[in-house]
Amino acid sequence: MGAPKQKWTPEEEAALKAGVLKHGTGKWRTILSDTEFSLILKSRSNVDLKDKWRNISVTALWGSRKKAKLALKMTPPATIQDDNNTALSIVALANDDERAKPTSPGGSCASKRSITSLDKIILEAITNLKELRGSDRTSIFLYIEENFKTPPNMKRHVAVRLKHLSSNGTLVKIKHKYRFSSNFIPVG
Amino acid sequence: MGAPKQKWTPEEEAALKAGVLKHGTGKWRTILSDTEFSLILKSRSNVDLKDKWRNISVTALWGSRKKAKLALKMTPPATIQDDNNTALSIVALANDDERAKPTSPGGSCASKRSITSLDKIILEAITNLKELRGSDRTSIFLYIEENFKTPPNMKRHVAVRLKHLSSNGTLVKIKHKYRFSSNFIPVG
DNA sequence: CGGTAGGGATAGGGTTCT
DNA sequence: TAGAACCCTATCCCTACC
Repeated sequence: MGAPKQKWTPEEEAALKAGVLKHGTGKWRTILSDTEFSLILKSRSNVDLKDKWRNISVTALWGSRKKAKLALKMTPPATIQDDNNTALSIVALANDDERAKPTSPGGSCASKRSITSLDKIILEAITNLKELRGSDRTSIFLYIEENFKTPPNMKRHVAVRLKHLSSNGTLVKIKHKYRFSSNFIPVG
Repeated sequence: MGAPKQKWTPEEEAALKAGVLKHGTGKWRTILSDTEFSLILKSRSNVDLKDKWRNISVTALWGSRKKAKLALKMTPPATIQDDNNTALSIVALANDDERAKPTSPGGSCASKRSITSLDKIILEAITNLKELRGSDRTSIFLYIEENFKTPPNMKRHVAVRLKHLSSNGTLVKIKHKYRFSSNFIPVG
């Protein structure tokens, strides 16, 4: 009677990903209004976009929302305070794109939102690199470059964010005995 | 980084309620500045207060803003003209308070506001009782007594307001063939 | 400019369907 | 029975209007 569960097509999914790349996460209404995507996504609401993005994100990182919750519970007290899953997978998005590519490969909308996004990506990188003593700047950058479509001077951005994240206590910086570079470890 | 969603604690909610009781609705900045509440509400803005109060109010009456809107739409033309949600929940407010009670339990700010509140509650009662031909005074009063913490002589107040509401055309009074009591039906 | 009212968007928990 | 799609609503954001 209601809606028979409208499954997302690959085209729609690609449009959503491109939209997030262009406008950032959390700008669902904006993405929907963008003429570049509005046609493809015309049967979706802003809330649909949000929900789908959550599914994509969480799936990419943990396999499912349920597992994600469990994972979060298992993470001791001190953790990153901000929104848990959304942004980071901006990223995972480049992985599987040899199909629909709704134009504008490198979006240019990068204000504050993208910055906190980058923070999340960095956190993800460190997590996924799974190096017991944390990862250094170069490894982190290479991971990001490999998994995301990166804008021009991403390396510098990463450096800046790393400095910021360690000064505000989100990451701790560890100096090594036998190397010049420091490693970064999420607090908690 | 922005708090993902700062949920209201029972203490904060109690402070807000007490603040409204003391200063009235719409005096958000005043409430925030009152040293009696400023500490508890220090992480809230005047706008936050306004939003939370709206939420409390509407929830008490209709369950949610969405339902409130629907209910309003379904009520044909003639309706109550004044402020839609604000005041009334001064009432519902007594429901769950055996915890934090930030002093001044009985504020003395009652005049016109409380009166229109009661009118709304009456309307709600009739609506929720869902009796096809309207409800009589006794049913209405029992409904209110069951769903709100009622002051001493509420029964008389209800009677007075019913008379008023039917004389000003908000309700119509229907005399029944086989009963003495009349029923009241919202106009529209 | 500072404040409030109101519309509307988002975040996240919950629910239903497959 | 897990996971995708969808629902519910507290919270947050934006704009118009003093």
